[in-house]
Amino acid sequence: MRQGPTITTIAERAGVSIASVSRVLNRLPTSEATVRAVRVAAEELGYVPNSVARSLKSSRTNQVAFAMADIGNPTYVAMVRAMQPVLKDAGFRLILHSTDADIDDELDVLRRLGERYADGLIISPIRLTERHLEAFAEARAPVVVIGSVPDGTPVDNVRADSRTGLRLALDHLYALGRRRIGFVNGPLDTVPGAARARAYADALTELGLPHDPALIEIGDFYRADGAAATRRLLARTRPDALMCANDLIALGALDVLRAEGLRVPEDVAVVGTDDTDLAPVAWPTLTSVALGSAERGRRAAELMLDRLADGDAEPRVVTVEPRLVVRGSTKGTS
Amino acid sequence: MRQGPTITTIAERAGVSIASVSRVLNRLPTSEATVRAVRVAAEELGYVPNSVARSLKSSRTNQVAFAMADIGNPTYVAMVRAMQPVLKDAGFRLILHSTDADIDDELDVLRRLGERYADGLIISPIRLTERHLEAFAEARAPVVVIGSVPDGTPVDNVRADSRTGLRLALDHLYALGRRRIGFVNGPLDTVPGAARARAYADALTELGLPHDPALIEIGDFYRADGAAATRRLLARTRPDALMCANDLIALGALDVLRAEGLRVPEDVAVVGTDDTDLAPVAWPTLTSVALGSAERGRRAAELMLDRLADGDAEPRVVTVEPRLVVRGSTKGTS
DNA sequence: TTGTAGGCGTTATCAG
DNA sequence: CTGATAACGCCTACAA
Repeated sequence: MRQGPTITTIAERAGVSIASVSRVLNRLPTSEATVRAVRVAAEELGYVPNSVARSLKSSRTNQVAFAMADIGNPTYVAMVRAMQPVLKDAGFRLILHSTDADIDDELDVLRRLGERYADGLIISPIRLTERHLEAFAEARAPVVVIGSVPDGTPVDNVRADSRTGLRLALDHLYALGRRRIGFVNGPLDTVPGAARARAYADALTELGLPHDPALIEIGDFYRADGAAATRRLLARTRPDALMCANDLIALGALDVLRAEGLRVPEDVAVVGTDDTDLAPVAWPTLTSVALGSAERGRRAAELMLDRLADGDAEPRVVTVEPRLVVRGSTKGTS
Repeated sequence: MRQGPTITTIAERAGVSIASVSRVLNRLPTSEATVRAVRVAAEELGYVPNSVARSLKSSRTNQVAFAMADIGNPTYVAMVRAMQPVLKDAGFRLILHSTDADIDDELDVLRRLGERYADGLIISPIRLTERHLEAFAEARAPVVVIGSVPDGTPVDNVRADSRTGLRLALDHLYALGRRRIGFVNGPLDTVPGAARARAYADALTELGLPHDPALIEIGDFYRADGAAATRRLLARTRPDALMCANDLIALGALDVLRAEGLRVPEDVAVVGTDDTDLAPVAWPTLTSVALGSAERGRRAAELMLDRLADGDAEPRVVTVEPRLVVRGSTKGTS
């Protein structure tokens, strides 16, 4: 933990100027003798270049930041896990921000991008306000947003397609003969909550099913909230299927259905969303709409690398295809 | 995304020197008039301090790095989730390294600490080699290791107590009348694998149970490996309980037991280790030895903060208490 | 090929 | 209280 040597230290030891040291270290044309002297000195001293000083010159930090609501949420974990290798291979470190879905926190992260501690920011806001859009426009470094932003927003954008996703799920339930398909959603003022509410309504319409408000219940995106919401829903009506806005909600629904003595999937089929690691572990295993968390993370990282390579390209929008993963909670036992 | 203003820009605009600007920005005693002029100018220009330049001067980055084998592993996720708020409250950002348990990768991270991109490193190596110990000794910044290191190693250390943990589990199984307690472990050359093997053997001795090699099987730390190992074990003997070295292995064991038509816990009780998010979701819900992943993460972050505040203090060792969380896989249905 | 010197944006130490 | 000015460690013209 002693103080590290600098190019000056090496220069003295090798009996050359700091310019020569820098040249050797950067593989610029230099005489054999100098190269050897510098290499030896650097080796002996255990020299490690100071990336901060280098960043000050180059205005590059080789770090990319990712801001998410909660590092404990499996969806974000899947994203991080997918970004990591992409960024690493390109020589970037990943910095994490957990914002607890606090809007001021998120805006703060965007503002601090100006501090230049990172070359770019990938952000997945759970709510999207006017202030977010302003902050995107004023950001001092490239921003990639995971979650739909309005067209024309000057950022690269990776989108999930909940519309198609929910359609896949409802088609599946319909094909199984289910007609009273309930929906346990998260808050409507969130990006996913709003998107999924629209998607559910559209799917009902397309299937020619009636819109029954009694079949819709809203809670937060966690297991306990999902359980409470399901309880409220069951208290007033009897669905033969439950679509849930994420897997945690679905787990809560499974808890309540089991407690009520209802069989899954015989009495009530259940579908989750996000296809997290929890889905194949649950009992019964959980059918879930995979919105491609991992792929969204990967694509976001790729967009960021492209943007860092060419800052002036047109903003791009990438949409990731959803997929329905059928398991025991809708079909037989597993 | 335009070029940002610097203190020089502000100084010109406010008609003062850069020194005065710096003083105002750092709240050092300054005259009212100067303060106002600088504040106004900074505001108008949308000034944001450059943290890289500040770091160069102060040799502080306000970043702490965490190196783990796999960001997808729930144990590490729990650690990250617990470190995050501690570090954040102290004004530090968290940087992530996923090393895929590659030793060269880990050593590289340690070496690159010399680049000073982070003020300190928290690392949780899955294997611990001689080279690791050397690298710890030579590290250019504080290192906190999660996982036992030999006494005398010059780093702060957070340990789990697998010995007590396995003892709790085996006591529980013994109390339930189980006498043929199998053990599905991970590789013996890993830190947790070795510790848990010793702990299992010790617990058997203390309970006065015979050591039957047929009851021990080794695979890797993932679900499929746990399943395969369990299959091998069942092919040669019939345990009435299975202790598993982590929750993923335990899930694999549950898969196999179910496939073989064995009832859990009636025929075979199952205990996992780490008490991850997966344990309460599994079916039956999984009894698991909580080795305090979250608390280990939290304590590691705290040790790091202490160390950064006082670099010369004696290296500290913190041991986190294990806890047995009893669920359906050992006791009734749940 | 090599060395000198200036600058990246801040902080901090001096005189004034 | 304020303004020059010298670092921090590195890169890079420009000169020699």
